[in-house]
Amino acid sequence: MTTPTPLPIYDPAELEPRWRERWAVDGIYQVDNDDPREPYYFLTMLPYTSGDLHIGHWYAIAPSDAAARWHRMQGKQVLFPLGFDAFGLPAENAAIHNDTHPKQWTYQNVENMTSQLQTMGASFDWTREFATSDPEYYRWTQWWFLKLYEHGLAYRAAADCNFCPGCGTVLANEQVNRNADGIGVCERCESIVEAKQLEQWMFRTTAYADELLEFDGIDYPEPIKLMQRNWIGRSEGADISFPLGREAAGQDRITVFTTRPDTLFGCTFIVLAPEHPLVAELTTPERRAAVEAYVAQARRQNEIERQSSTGEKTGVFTGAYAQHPFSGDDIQIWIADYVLLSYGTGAVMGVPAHDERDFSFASERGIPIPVVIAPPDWDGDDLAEAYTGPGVMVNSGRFDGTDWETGKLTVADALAQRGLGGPTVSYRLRDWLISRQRYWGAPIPMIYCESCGIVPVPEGELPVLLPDDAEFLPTGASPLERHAGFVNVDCPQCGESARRETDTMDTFMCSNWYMYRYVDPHNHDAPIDPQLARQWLPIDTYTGGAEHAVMHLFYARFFAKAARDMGILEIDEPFARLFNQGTITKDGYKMSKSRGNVVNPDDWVGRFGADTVRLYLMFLGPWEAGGDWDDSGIQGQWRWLNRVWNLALRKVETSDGESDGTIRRATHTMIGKVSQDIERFRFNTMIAAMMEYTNELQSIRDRGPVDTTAWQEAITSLLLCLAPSAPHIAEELWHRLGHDRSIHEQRWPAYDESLAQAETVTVVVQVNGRLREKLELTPGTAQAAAEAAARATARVSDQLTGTTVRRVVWVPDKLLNFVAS
RNA sequence: GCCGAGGUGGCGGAAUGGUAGACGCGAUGGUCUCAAACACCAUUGGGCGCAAGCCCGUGCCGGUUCGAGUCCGGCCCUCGGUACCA
Repeated sequence: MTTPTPLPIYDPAELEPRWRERWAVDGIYQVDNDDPREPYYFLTMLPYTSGDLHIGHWYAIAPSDAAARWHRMQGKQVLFPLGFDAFGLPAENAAIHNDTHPKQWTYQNVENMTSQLQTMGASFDWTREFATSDPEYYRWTQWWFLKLYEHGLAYRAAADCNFCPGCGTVLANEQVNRNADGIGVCERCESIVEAKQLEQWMFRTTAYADELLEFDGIDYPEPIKLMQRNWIGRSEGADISFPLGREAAGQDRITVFTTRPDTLFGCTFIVLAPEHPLVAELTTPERRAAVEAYVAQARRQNEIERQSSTGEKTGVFTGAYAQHPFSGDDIQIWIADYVLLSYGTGAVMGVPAHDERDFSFASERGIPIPVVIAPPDWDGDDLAEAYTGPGVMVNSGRFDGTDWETGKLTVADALAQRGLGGPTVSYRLRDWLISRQRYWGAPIPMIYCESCGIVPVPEGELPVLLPDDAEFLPTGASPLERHAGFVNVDCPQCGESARRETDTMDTFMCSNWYMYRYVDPHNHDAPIDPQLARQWLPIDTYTGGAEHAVMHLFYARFFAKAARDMGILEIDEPFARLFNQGTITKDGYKMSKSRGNVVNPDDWVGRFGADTVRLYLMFLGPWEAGGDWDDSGIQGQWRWLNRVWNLALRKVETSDGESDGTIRRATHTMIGKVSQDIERFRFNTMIAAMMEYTNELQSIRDRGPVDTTAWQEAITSLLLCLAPSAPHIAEELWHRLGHDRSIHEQRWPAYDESLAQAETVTVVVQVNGRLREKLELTPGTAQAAAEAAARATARVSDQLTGTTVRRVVWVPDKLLNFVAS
C-alpha cells in the first residue's frame, strides 16, 4: 500500500456557488439561435408559484436537468428554459390568508423560487424566464383567445358553476366540502352550494376529438395514451327517438343515445338526466312533488358522487310515457341521477335484459325484462342476470334471427329511414369551459355592447390589463364586475358605452402555449416568430407529473392543433416525446404542511450540497414511479461523492505499458449501462451502475499497480458520466485534473461494446427448475460440454441419482435445466 | 363508481419468462480513537442444520410453462385523475 498523501477536502459549500457563478458569467447554457449545432428542446413543466420550493420541485427538475445536460453532451444545442405558472386560485387564497395582494404574493414567490432553484445548478437559460401573469405574457394569451374566437373555436354557452349563496361567490370544486349528509357546502361559510347557470366562454375541444385519439409519430407513455383515449371516450352507436305523441318544450320526441341499437326491442323504459329540459313539462301533476324533490337532490351532488353509488340505483317515475319507435308500445319515462346531461343526449333507453345497470333498476321496480338477444343455450325462460354477450336477435319483429353485430347497423339504418334517429358517434369529451369568475387570471378580451353585441377587443389594445386595485375578497360579486374603471368601456365598433367581460381565463389556457413563448420570449410583435418556431418546435422531450395526464396535456394538444389550423404554428403536436415522473412522498404520504412532512431542499443543500441532493432524488427509485424521501438515505450519496472525490484525486501506483483489460472492461460496461439508463430516464439504476463501478475501481486499485492509460480513461469516463447528474463536483474534479474547458462542454464518452465483453459467463444449472449449481464457462460453450460439466458436479449428480432425465432445456450462455423424474 | 398505475427483506428499491433481493439506507460485529463522531472492513430475507446442504419466500386465490416477481383469470389494498387545485 502507498502512504496516502493528504487530499483536499470535498467542500460543496465552497465549490458549488463558485462554479454556478462561473457558468453564469460564461453563459454556457444560453441558447443562440444562430448556433450551427442540432437544436434540441427539452422542457419540464413550469412550476406553479406556490410559495417556497419544496423537494417535489427538485424532484421534477433535477432529473430533467440531468437529461438536458446529457443531450448537450451528445453535441446538440439544448434549449432548457423555465418560467412560472402564476395565475390561479391559490394566489387569491394565500392573499386572503396573509392579508396581501395576489400579485405581490405571486411575485414574491417567483423571486424566492428563482433563488432557491438557482442553488440546484440547473442548466436553465434564465434569460428566457417569465411568469404567465406578466402583462407582456398575458397580452398574448389574450391574443390567442381572440384568434380562437375569430376561427369559431371559442363560443358562449350556458354552463353550471358551484355557487355559494352565503358568500355570493362562485366556488371551485376544491372549495366545496361535503357535510355529514354528503351535501356540498362552502368551505368558508358552510352554506349549501347551489348549481347556478351562467353564460360562459367555451373552447371547442370536441372539434378535434377524432384527431386527438391519434398518437402517430409521437412518443407518449402507453398509460397516458389510454387515459386520453378514454377521456375522449369515442363510442359508435345510434340516436333513437321515441315519439311523445305531443309537444313538450318544443319537442315531439325523446332522443336517446345507445351503443346497442340491436337491443331496441328489449327497451321497457327510458331514463332522463334530472336536469333534462323535457323533465318539467313531461312530469304528471301527481308525480311532480317526487320528481322535483329528486331533481333538487341530484343537483346538489357532483358527477363523481352521482356515478359512485355502488348499490341500488335511485330514480323516480315521471308519470309520462313515450312510444317505442317500432312497436308503438308505451314506454315509461323515468329520471335518475346516474344519467348525465353532458353525455350523449342526456337520456338513455333501459334494456334490462342486456345491461347490468338496467337489469337491477328494472328488477327493483317490477319493470318487465324481455329477452331480445338469445344467450347461447337459452331455454326461453326469464334471465337471472343481464346477458351482455353476443347472440342472435329474438322478439324483435322483422329483425328476428339477425346476428347482434349486424343488427346494430340494420336497426340504426331502419330508424334513419323512419326519421327516428340513425347511426351516430358519441364522445364523452366535452367542450372546455374556460371562464372563471375570479380576479387573479388573464382577463377575457371581450366587450358587450347594447347595439353591437359581442365585440372583441382590437388586437392593438391588448393587453386588457388586470387592475391592481380590484376587490378580490369574497364579497358577493364577481371581482372585476365591481371595478367601474375596468368594466366601463367604449364600444370599439360604435363608440357607445359598453361593458367589458369580467371573467378571467382558466389558468390551463396560460399553460397551453408557454412552451412556444420560451422560443421567442421577448418578441413584441407576435407570440412567436414563425422562423424560430420552425427551428425549435415541437418540443423534443417534455417531462412532468402524470397528474396532468388528461387536463394540461390534453388541452395543450388541442391548442397545438388549433394553432396549426389557424395558420399560426406548423406543428401537429406540441410534444414529440413525453415522460411522466411520479410523486415524491415522505413516510409514504404526499407532502403537505398540515401533515408536517414537507422536506425543504435548502436544509439538505446546506448539509450536503446540491449535487448530493440531486443524486439522492435520482437514486430514490424509478423516476416514473416516484419515491419516498428518507432523511438517512441521502447519506449514501454523500459518502459516494466523497469516494469519487478521493478516487479521482488520490495518486495511484502505476505500471505503464501493461494494458489492463479488467479496468477497461469495467469502464465500458459502466459507460454502456449509464448511457442506456439516462436515455430511458432510469436514473436510479444509472447511479447504481456508477457506484458499482466506483467500488470496483477502488478494489482494483487496492489490489496493486494499475495501467496508467486505462486508469486515466476510467477516471475521465466516471467524471463525464457523472457530469449531468452532479454538475458541480464533476466540474471541480475535471479542472483539478488539469482541464481548462468546462466538463459541460465535453462530449459524452464513447461506448465500445467489444471492450465490455466478459471473459466468462455464469451458466445456471437447474434440476426441475430449481437452482443447483453455477458454472463459469467461456461464452459460446456447446450444450454437450455444458451438460457434461454440470453432470460432473456433486450437487447436480446427487440430484440426478435415481432419476431419469426426460428433457434438457438449454439456453446458451445462460441456463441448463434437467427435467428429471 | 369510472379511467390509469402500483403492491418484492427492517426501509428505498434491482431483476429482456431463466441465479429473487443489484445499488443504497438502517442494524449488528470489528478496525481506527483517550473517547465519540467520521471513515474503513465483515455480516445481514425466514426456517432447519456442526457442516455440506435442504426447505420456505415477491398482496391473496387459481391457471399456463421445463421454469412465473414477470404471462393469463378472479379478488384485496394503496396511489394519481375524474373536467373550477395546478
